[in-house]
Amino acid sequence: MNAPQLTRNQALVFDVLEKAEGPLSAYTILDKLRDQGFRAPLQVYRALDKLLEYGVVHRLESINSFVACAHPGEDCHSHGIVAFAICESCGQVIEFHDHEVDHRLMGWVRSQKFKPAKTTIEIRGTCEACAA
Amino acid sequence: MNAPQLTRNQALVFDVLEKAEGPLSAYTILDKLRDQGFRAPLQVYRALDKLLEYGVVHRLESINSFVACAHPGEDCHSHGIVAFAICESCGQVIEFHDHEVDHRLMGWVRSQKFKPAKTTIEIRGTCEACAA
DNA sequence: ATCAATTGCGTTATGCTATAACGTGTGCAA
DNA sequence: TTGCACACGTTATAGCATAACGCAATTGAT
Repeated sequence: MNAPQLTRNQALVFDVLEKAEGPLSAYTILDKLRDQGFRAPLQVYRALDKLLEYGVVHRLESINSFVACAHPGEDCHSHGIVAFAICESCGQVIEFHDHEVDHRLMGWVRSQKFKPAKTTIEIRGTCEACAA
Repeated sequence: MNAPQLTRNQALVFDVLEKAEGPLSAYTILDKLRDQGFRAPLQVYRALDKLLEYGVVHRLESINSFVACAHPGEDCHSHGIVAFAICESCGQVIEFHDHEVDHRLMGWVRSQKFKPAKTTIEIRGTCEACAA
């Protein structure tokens, strides 16, 4: 799925995420868009749903937050599984694709006759800058 | 970390999780323990914190739920990274350990000078029984 | 023995995350 | 023009998690 023209709300939400240093919660996004007329969580969640569908935004399950995809222009859905390293100190996120990891995990699920729909890999810890 | 003698609340929560067919949310656990005197979410969350620390319970980040470790007696923390396949239809969870996946992921984070603390791998999809 | 520190527990209140359900307007195709 | 799909706005509610207070029991050092 490639991203079609974004609607106003979708563009606003995406813009906030792109300009952010790290992942943001839906409610943080809402607060940043109050001046643009946003009033309710659903306005954010609906936009996020679409952006996730288009593959231009990722959801970080372990911290209930959202981040713009690190590969602008490409469709992240085509990269296979995405892994994230999330710094618990500064919030920075590093994105990562590894076909060998995909292969092992998908081999395993196939052996279990399990049909995968959506896979999450999130590594929380401390980034180089914060390790000092 | 091995599990010391559990307190009454911890034992009650663990018991509910062990007897459950699949993962449970904290509030579902609370409801199941009302007859035993549980009244507030914190009673559950505090017990869960300890059970997670002892490695006898896992938290499934992507569905905000908790499940008893599939390897009774062992300390799951010693197995390295744990991956879960979660059936979105019936809720069943399959637990999985793979050193090759560990190795790839840990190799990558090291190359980024990232210091991992806690890693989550969760595959949501459909199990064999539900695929029919 | 006594004191301090730790740990678990109970309670009330609150905050954060996410969705249900309703109605409106717009564009487009049959 | 009618019907459908989609985005949007609003109110309300559901679901997940923790803050902050105080009490009781345990432990271990002095």
